[in-house]
Amino acid sequence: MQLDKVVNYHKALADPTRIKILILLADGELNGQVLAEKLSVTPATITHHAAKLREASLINERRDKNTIYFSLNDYFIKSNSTATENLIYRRAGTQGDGETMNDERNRAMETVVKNFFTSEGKLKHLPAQLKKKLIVLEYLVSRLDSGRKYEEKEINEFIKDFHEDFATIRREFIMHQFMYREDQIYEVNPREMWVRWEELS
Amino acid sequence: MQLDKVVNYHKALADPTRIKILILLADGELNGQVLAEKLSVTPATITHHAAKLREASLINERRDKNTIYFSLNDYFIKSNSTATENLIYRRAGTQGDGETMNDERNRAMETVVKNFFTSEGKLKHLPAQLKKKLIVLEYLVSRLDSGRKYEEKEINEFIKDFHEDFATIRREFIMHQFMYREDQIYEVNPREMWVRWEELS
DNA sequence: TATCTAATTAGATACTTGTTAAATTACATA
DNA sequence: TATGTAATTTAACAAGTATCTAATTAGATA
Repeated sequence: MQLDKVVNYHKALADPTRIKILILLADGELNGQVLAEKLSVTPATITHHAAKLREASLINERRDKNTIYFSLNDYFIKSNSTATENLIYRRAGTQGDGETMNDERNRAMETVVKNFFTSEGKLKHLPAQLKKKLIVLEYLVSRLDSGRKYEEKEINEFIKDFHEDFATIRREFIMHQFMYREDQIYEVNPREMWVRWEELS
Repeated sequence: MQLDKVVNYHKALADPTRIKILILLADGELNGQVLAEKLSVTPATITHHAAKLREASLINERRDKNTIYFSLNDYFIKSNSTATENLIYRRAGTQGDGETMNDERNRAMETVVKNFFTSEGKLKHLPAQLKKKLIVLEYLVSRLDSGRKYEEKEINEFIKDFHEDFATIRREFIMHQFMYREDQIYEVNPREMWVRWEELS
């Protein structure tokens, strides 16, 4: 049944060690022992996780003499969760494997920024169109440190540099998952949680 | 750290009861007792799962008197895993909440089919361009029963009705996750596992 | 064949998690 | 205030799973 496959797919990705394996494999194929060493676990543990990743069609295996090399199943990863895909691929080198996408992003970003920001870098107003609004929000939030925690006051000050209506924009940050709030403390969400305009319509 | 959030997101979706909750909520908001009744679990179980879904920002809650109504957090779902999103939304009524997307799909599908199939319904050749190839493959595989198991011979016969090179096309079915093979038995994958052309570039 | 290496299996342990029954809390209303 | 309803919390249990050690298998090579 269909439900099981979806659940199993998410189960496969619901473990930190397995995600780390995928991240490592994004740089190229590796064998079990090397993976074990890099992750500070035993080879038996790698075998265990490899089985789960294989069942979910997330990796391939290639045997050369005694050694089995694991690699990502690109086809599958690409067809699923952009979230995870981004986490995995973003770290892999700086060479442009996603050039076309990034070109499109950059062009759209430039255009929107040119139209909605003044030459002094102030935001004229939030675009009404959702796609453009998301671009503006992404542009703004990219200027925050992704590691640290902010107090609400700090976020307000940051936004006020661009526009006076900090309350609305702060709310949009949360609503579109650019930021995360807990006990009045704000934090930038990982990029793969951002609502991205490319995915709308 | 970023890794935890991704893992937690997948953990939230790695349970059949929680997926069923999301599927039910796709039809509209529901309160805890109704969910419990529909899923044959106790209210306590719903509370437990609701907490996990809330932590992953997958649902919202609204209180009206004593009753708490749960609903999908559309923003978040849309920004993540098309896989899960499709599973959840496909069942929700037949009213067109995703009309624009479907229109685009249908138009692209029609165009490609018109160009690559003869008037007798034979496939001229597999498109070289990936996007178009995926459309052709999707068109073909849609004509298979999604529930049943096929022997390799049956798949070959099915494909031969469209094109003589069944081996290549059968391999493409597997490679792009339209089908799944185990012990020479073939099965159509759930749609959310298909590599979909909309997601490329 | 004997030996070496990489991977897997089997069994054990500790931790996590899905579920329930029972008690408790939060609201609303008669 | 007393009663009723919906949700939550708590404690317990069963099932699942991540990890390890030790033993075993598969394959290559001297």
